[in-house]
Amino acid sequence: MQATAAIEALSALAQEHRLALFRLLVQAGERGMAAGAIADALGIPNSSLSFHLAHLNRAGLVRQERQHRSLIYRADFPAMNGLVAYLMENCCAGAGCGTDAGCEPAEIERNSA
Amino acid sequence: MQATAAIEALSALAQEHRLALFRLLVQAGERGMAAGAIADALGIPNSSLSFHLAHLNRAGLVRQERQHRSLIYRADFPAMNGLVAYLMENCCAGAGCGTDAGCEPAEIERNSA
DNA sequence: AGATCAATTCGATGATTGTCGAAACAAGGA
DNA sequence: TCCTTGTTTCGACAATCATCGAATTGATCT
Repeated sequence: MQATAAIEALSALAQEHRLALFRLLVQAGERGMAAGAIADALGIPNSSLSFHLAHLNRAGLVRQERQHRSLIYRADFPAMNGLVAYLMENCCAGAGCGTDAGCEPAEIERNSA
Repeated sequence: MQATAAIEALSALAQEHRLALFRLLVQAGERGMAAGAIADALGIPNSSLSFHLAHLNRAGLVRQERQHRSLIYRADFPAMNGLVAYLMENCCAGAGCGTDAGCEPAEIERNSA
């Protein structure tokens, strides 16, 4: 990961609504959520949400996939793990710190609910 | 960790100079670095650096300690680990993701160089 | 006390960001 | 084709942020 990509990702997360949004997608896991459902859950107008989704998408933290009329958004776990790895690079002057633990979404059945 | 604290920490890291600064301190580990040495390493004016250090300090990501005439700054690893834990809370709908790996600074002798 | 060094605060400026209604766009259904 | 639904883009405004020289504070030595 490069510095500019890390800054993009961090500034994407450094905002009340986007942070809540990302954590919502983390908890939704592989199932993901439609844009409308997210706006509903967070209680913000569609246009505002769209702005934030685009921000997270541009930063590479979420992926989108069309499903019928809805756009399903999912957290991008590899990107998140890469960000954490970048932050902790050469942690503690090379002393073996367990910073390489990742988070892989449990392959839950998609489109189940 | 609370949402506001997480946002403080993330927005503190979401800036070119502060990100480089934090990573510098992560790599310095328990030894830490004096403000002047940091300004030197990053090549930014003292007043600008002080602004950024205060930002990271306010966010709880660094700690400062006076040593003779200098102020030594160190990365706060527990705070960083707490932030990552918050981001990945309830990851993947509770499926066991290894997100609790922390980074503990190896107790290197202080003031060695 | 006076001198010196390290670091922070002040102040003004230019740039970026978040918000949200209205309008536009995309994809299906009748 | 017309209509409906889900989502994004546009536009304008207020608010926040980064920068850096100059002045200030705090600590140490003689």
